[in-house]
Amino acid sequence: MTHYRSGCPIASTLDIVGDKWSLLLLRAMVVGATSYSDFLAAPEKISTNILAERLRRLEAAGLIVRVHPRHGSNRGVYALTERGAALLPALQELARWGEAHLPDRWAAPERFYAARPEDFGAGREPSSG
Amino acid sequence: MTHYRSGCPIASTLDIVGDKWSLLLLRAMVVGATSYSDFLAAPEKISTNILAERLRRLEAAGLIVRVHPRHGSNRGVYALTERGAALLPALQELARWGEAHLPDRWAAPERFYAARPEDFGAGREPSSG
DNA sequence: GATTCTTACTTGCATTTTGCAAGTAAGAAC
DNA sequence: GTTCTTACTTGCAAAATGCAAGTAAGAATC
Repeated sequence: MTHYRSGCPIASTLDIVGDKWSLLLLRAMVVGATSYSDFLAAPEKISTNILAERLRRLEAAGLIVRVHPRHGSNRGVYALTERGAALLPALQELARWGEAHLPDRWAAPERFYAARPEDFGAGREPSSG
Repeated sequence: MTHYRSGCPIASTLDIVGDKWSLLLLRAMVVGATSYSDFLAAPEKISTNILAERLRRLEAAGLIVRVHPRHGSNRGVYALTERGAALLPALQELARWGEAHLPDRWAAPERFYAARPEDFGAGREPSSG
């Protein structure tokens, strides 16, 4: 249960994902991260305690799901939910701003801007037919 | 001088405005806040030390400008720069997500979604002719 | 033109969040 | 069955945020 600072939808969204790391974890998932070690490999170097806690929070908030491929396996796999993938447009706008207004930033990969929320969403794989 | 966690444009943008308050201050300006006391009146109740420090940071980052209407006046006026106003699309996406995915949030005012970056920008008032 | 009010802060300290380094537990590889 | 990898937890240090009170200077009031 998150405590909201106000009813404002921006403030409330930030109360969920407005910490120092959550949006970067979602970004990583958009470009393919699925495991704990994938997140650790990101260039920003999140520490392990924060990562574990943040994954729990994002799962509790329904933005990601955790799947253990085989029962009892230590190798977990994380995926975006529809709700989590719906933050993609916000991520894209933040990226666009950074590229346009900050010096010497990397260009986000083409597939990042090309991605759509519908491309993700656990349990809702786009059918090919 | 901000220290960037990485070259990623999302991470870098968040290194500038990804704290608990900056985006809410920009939001307030989009809907008309111009003075220190306007910011304090926002429903999230920022404390005065944080507000003063954040306004300095946003000014240093070139997202807002501080104008003292008459020389030596204590009544300061803040305005979005072009750079600051360029974050509007990101704010709008965050708001959309909150309205769509969180329960019982306020609806942002029409003029918030209708606003365009070009409507703002200190020293660049849209000419009427 | 002195008192009071308002605006815009600063300061000091408590609390919360984040960061770092080390340790652990369990399955997978060899 | 020992070693490696993955996925964490724990303890403590540091940084960010929050709260309450104080301050300084212009603006309004008398």
